[in-house]
Amino acid sequence: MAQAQKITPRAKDYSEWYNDVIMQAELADYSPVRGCMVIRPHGYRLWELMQRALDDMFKATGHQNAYFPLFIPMSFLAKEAEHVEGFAKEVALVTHTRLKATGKAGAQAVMVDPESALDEPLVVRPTSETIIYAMFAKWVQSYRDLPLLMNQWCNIVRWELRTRLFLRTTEFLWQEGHTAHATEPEAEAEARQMLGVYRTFQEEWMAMPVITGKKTESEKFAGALRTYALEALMQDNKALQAGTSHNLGQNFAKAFNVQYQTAAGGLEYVWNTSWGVTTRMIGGLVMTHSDDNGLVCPPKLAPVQVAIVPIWKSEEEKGRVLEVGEGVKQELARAGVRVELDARENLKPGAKYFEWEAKGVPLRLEIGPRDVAAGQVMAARRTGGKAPARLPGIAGSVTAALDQIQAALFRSAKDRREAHSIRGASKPQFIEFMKGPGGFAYGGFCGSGACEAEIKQETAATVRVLPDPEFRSPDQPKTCMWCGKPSVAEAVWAQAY
RNA sequence: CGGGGCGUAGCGCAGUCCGGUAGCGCGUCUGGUUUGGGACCAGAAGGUCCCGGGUUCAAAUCCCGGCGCCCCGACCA
Repeated sequence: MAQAQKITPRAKDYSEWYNDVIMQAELADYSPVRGCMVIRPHGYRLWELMQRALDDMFKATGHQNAYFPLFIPMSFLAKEAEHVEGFAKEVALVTHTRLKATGKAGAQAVMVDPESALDEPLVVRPTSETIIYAMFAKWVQSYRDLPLLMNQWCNIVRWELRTRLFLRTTEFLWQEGHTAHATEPEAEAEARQMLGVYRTFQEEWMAMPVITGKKTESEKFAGALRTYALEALMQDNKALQAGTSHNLGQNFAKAFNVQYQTAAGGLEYVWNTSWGVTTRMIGGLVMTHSDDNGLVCPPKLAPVQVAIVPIWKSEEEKGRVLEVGEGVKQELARAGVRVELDARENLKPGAKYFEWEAKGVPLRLEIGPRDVAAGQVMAARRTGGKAPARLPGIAGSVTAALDQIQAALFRSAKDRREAHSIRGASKPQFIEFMKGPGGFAYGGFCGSGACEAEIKQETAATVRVLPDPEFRSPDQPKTCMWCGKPSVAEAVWAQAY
């Protein structure tokens, strides 16, 4: 019996399962370059759909796209003290501009031309605050130029010691928003607004429940005044930071001299924000919904939403079945559904089912001679369940099913998260929870970095966020879950990616 | 950067201990028969056994030295 590669079950080895799901869904592949992956067409289509939804939301909130250089003069990075310290350990540098032929064979055929050394090395952007604010300084003159609301879609390089497909790679794709405002409250409102945009996207498109909130001092972005983040709980009960939004204050404005003339004629530094989400979200999507049969993709982002699998025995049946299949395909396409008719002749229907399941297709329509005779198709949901659907009005029942699947995925992910969240635990209970099943632990926090470090040391858990009001427990803790001193804020703790 | 595992056909692996013509399954190609949950028969193609040295009549196998990948930890989106 022909058997495609099996996916390692989650219960056996979660990491292997994650890799298997990605490889068999053909989202990505390992590349010859250490720490770098190739995003394959199916994975890139998913990213494109994510981009489109997010970009529409950025535009709707007044942002414009632009593109800034990949290379940043090393001295730029040095201009903001905290920032450079945060990235110093993981930047790639361009130091030379030429190779030269040696006349030797093989790997020795070329060498770096020592004559081509740059006077000042260029940093391959690990993030673009410095180069963007250097430009903002040029563009901002008066309060009439503000706010300046920009975004860029690009790649980023951070030299990571240990990499994982989508979750942490040396090069990755992201979007970075950068804005300049006249006042601190405006910048704060922007940072909060974009956090909300991300939340909407992740909940409504990715069907991934998130907790929003503020990062502690130790977890905030290097160079920011405040960092806000979204945290999701994966199926192994580890937290994934799914996006960040920073109020940068005037730190970069001062470093790059981004000033404006006020209506009253004074000169002030602008207030900046930056915010970003990355291809890491694809890893989050995989680990939120997928199962031991492969990828489960929320319909709104599924590269293929419906796969039609025709079934026939004779040539005559094949003709009838394909004709109906083609008709259904056209009707669904007209209704805006991303649909594939799988008419391959070298695979039996069962093999096609497995393939589309591994690729995360939410809905499969099976059309055989019996269905054609009955004027129906069999609709099988990726999340389970198979039922006939009448051919007349098929587009309506398909889109309704996709909507139901989308909603059900969010609901079950949220239920799972809540089932793995604890509130009001004592210190021993907290330790037991983190060493055992793990998940989100809500508890009082004294605000001290020492407490945070001790907890990390003993349990590997960190403060993911100090949650926003809508995510806080009904009964706010009075004391620090760890040291017993008065609590300054409720915190959500978890082991994290 | 430490610990563990691994590197043999496109993919998954056996062979390595104990040196002796490089194999199996899947996939691929050709032809035929098939098709309601991973089809079958017949034929065929496909290999620097990770790389470099060494030992030997002879190395995938033994010795020395590299490189790479995956997993776990430390550091980070």
